[in-house]
Amino acid sequence: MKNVRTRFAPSPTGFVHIGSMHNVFFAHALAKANDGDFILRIEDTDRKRYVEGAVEELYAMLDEFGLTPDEGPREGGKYAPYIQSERMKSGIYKTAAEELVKKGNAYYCFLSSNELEELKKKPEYKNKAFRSPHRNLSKSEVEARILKGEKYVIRLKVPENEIVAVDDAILGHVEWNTDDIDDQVLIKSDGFPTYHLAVVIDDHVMNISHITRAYEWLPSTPKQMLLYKYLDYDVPIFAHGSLVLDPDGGKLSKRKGNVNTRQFLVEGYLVDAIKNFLMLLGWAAPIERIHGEKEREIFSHEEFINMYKLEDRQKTNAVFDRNKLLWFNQKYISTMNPEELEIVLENWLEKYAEIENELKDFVGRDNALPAKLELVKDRAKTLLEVVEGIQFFYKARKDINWKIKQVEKFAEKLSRIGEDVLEFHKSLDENSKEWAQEEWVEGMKKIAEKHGLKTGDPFMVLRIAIVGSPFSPPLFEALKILGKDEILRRLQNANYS
RNA sequence: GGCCCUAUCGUCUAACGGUUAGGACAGCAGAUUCUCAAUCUGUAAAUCCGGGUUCGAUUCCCGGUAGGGUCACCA
Repeated sequence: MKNVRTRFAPSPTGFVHIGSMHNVFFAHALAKANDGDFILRIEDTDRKRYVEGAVEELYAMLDEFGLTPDEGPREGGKYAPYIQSERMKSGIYKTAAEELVKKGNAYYCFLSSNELEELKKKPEYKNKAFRSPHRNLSKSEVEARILKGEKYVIRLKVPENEIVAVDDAILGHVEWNTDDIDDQVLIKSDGFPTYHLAVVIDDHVMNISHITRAYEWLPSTPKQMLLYKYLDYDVPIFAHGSLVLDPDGGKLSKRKGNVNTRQFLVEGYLVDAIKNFLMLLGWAAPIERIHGEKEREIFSHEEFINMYKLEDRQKTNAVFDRNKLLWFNQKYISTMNPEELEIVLENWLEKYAEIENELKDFVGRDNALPAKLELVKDRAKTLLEVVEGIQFFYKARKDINWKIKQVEKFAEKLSRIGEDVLEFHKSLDENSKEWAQEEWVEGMKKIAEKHGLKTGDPFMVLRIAIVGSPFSPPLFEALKILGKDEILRRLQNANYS
């Protein structure tokens, strides 16, 4: 079998859409599952859309997700350059287009964009494949116009009433009638090739074996099939993967929530969790299933690569369910041991976290972090929640709000309960690490009885005084870590009003 | 609107002609608990509709419907 070579060919628009990430992830897996190569090629033939730093961002995300290319603008390779605007300098696209003109499969079109617009408004152009009036200009007229310096594009000369087909590795056999296909522009008036021409030539030259892309590209496939035929290239294997849809319908888009891969990292999602979530969108692990038995859904990147086959891809588009992503994230956080989580967390603080610098420093410099992480790792859904869960260790809240429903039933007794709680903690051993939970619970229960409260009530007063919130990790463990001095300080400073 | 793709619980999916249509997320209920969670247990929930083919269709074929993609000198 031919070497498997897949590629990711994005245009440098500045950020990596999570939908692209979904696609790249599969493209990379296909190569790696077959001992092949994964190539990055930048499609920047539209100069208007180029964004500074876009390639760096692409690499940042690819590296973070373990999808580092084997060949690309950074790593080089035998088919360099890997940036289309640089490839263009050799004139390969223009030469190929002119060749097509010579063979009668393409033609010069001198329509200005205004003329084109006017033309397309006419009823006879409505719902019909575009055919330029210049399609059959005589050779001498073409030469004369070019000589006069008229601007032109080169268009594909789509034949009449022929069937073009692709045997897609995921979708199967799909065919079109050429009467429905536009005379696509191949070379723009600025001399740059369009995507359709460039992608066919580059994929051919770079020996790409599988064109894996999202399903939105399917309609452009017949134009490219025609090019393969006229350019006399072997057709690679096409595989159009399902799309990731927004819960509200339509493609995932910025308007309806975050789609920037980096932003997911900023929000505290783990790379492994995101990958696990993405791999299960449009693909299911081909594992043996026993009727009624729970199935495994947690897979490592490596397992995924080892199991991945194109034939297991789903044809149906999948909806991006943020809840399930959150579930994966929580699962990954809770499965790590505190030491592993510490490493992940510190990396996050350094590279992605957008939180107060002070808090970042506190957590980053804390060498007793694992014990604290142990308390919150089973309850946090994101790294951000991890930090939020432990931030009270570092800083007492000054503006505690006591007018909340958790304590309103005994609001008038608050300060007296607070005093008792303070006295009780004063009586405990100096070394908080020596405290015994039963003894501590007993003491707190006595305070409840004394004031005619429910057992949980004094705990709540203590919790709010210490944490500043009615929600906290397990209190007793937290207190042991915080230490007696700090506990007493916070209880003394609690302003019960 | 033209062309094309798709169709199993709300969502992600399993089933590759024969299952009480399975699992997971979300939901709901219960257990547990010093809070919020987490956890555990249970529960409800689907083969889009209509025709064929077949002893038998979620599965194959046709039609409808619905959803999606795409119709640039953008990729």
